[in-house]
Amino acid sequence: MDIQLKEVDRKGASLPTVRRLPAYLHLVRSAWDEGMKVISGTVIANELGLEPIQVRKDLAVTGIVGKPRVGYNVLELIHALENFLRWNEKHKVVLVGAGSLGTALLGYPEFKRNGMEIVAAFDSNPEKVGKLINGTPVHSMDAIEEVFKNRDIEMIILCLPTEVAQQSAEKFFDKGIRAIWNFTNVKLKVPEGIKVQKEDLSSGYAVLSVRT
Amino acid sequence: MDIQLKEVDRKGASLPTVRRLPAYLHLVRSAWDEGMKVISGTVIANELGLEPIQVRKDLAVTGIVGKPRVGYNVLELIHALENFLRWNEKHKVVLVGAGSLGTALLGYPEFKRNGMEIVAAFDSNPEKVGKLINGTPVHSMDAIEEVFKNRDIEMIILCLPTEVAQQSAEKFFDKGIRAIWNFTNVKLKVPEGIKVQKEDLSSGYAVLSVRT
DNA sequence: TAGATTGTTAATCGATTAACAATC
DNA sequence: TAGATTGTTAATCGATTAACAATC
Repeated sequence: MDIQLKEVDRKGASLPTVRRLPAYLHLVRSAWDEGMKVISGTVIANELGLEPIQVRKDLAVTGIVGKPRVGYNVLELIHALENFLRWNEKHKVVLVGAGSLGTALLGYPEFKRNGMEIVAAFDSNPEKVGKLINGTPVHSMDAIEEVFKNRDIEMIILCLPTEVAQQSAEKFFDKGIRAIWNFTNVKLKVPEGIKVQKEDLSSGYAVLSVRT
Repeated sequence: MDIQLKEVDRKGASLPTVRRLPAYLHLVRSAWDEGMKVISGTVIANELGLEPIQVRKDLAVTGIVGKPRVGYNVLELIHALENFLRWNEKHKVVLVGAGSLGTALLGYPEFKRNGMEIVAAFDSNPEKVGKLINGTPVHSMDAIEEVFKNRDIEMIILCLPTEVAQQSAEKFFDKGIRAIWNFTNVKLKVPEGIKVQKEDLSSGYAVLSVRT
């Protein structure tokens, strides 16, 4: 297949746009599974409850080029989205804190589909150390050095109690990670060069509480 | 204590503002626990990595009135935030799908602190029915009528596999719920009067993938 | 008092939406 | 061909940031 792509400017895409891309990818993969070869921005918009113009603008950042009157080639669009998100490559990741939320993330199938490879989990609970959770080996925090050796682990997912979040995160600062996905309530202090994405589960609840 | 509040316009607050409020509340509660009686917007901004002017604008929606030179009364601010978010009242909620993510949410302590009372969970797995998960009783889907009887349950939290999400959600449409917190990948079709908040765990990962 | 902080009004910035020519 | 859809350029909308008087 001959994929026609424009140059891709990842920094140029707005944050709201980037956050919508996974939904497009999910939808377009389903369309492919259902045998669709082309899909228009209008159809995507209807399915996701968005405006067609917003869909076109969003998809444009990936470099995809559609055909007037027809829409986008589904397979091309999947590749364009995966490429833009870098989800066509494997990304090694480690999970810190295998409590109930951590365990849930270990078992979340969507991540693996999107290039995320959780190679290990760390937990302070000796009962969990040495076992597998959802197929991922659990290590003690003493094993950080060993686990990171000769592996390019890009990111840690932090699912710890508030009190130990900062001090535990610090143990990974000099291990070559470039990103922390922070599910704790703590605003982490990190060295330059490490990007933190904080998730706040309560914010969605806040929206429902105020807007219902 | 004499709380001075302006009128509160919940619809007038922007969505980004509403989403930041839980972080303020969390921080200000910690400040209270540490014995602080007043806190300035500048301090809050520093702690959360925001601009002071944004903090002041955000907090203003709750009706809180600060003192120039001093800041906000911590206890007043907690009450103002809780009141605005309606988190000073109990909200009965039901969880649908007690898989790993559902289980994690059942055990998430922040929700209870914020007025959420998960009165029951539903699951199709007979092994789970009749048991407690994190203190919450698990019912079969046949028990919906019985569980909702004479109880004002405002919201369902949906943590189901994609394939059964829509059909399962529909069983709750005529039970008086006003909101659905949707953790599935499905864009739900719901009747008017039910507000849906969709969470996409992959969107945070997308931001990290693109902006790192 | 001097100076830090609030809250309001105005300016800027950025994202969404509209308009429309190009095109298959 | 006629008409639906793309992609670009412009207009609008809304959120963030700046400026500053009021004030404790």
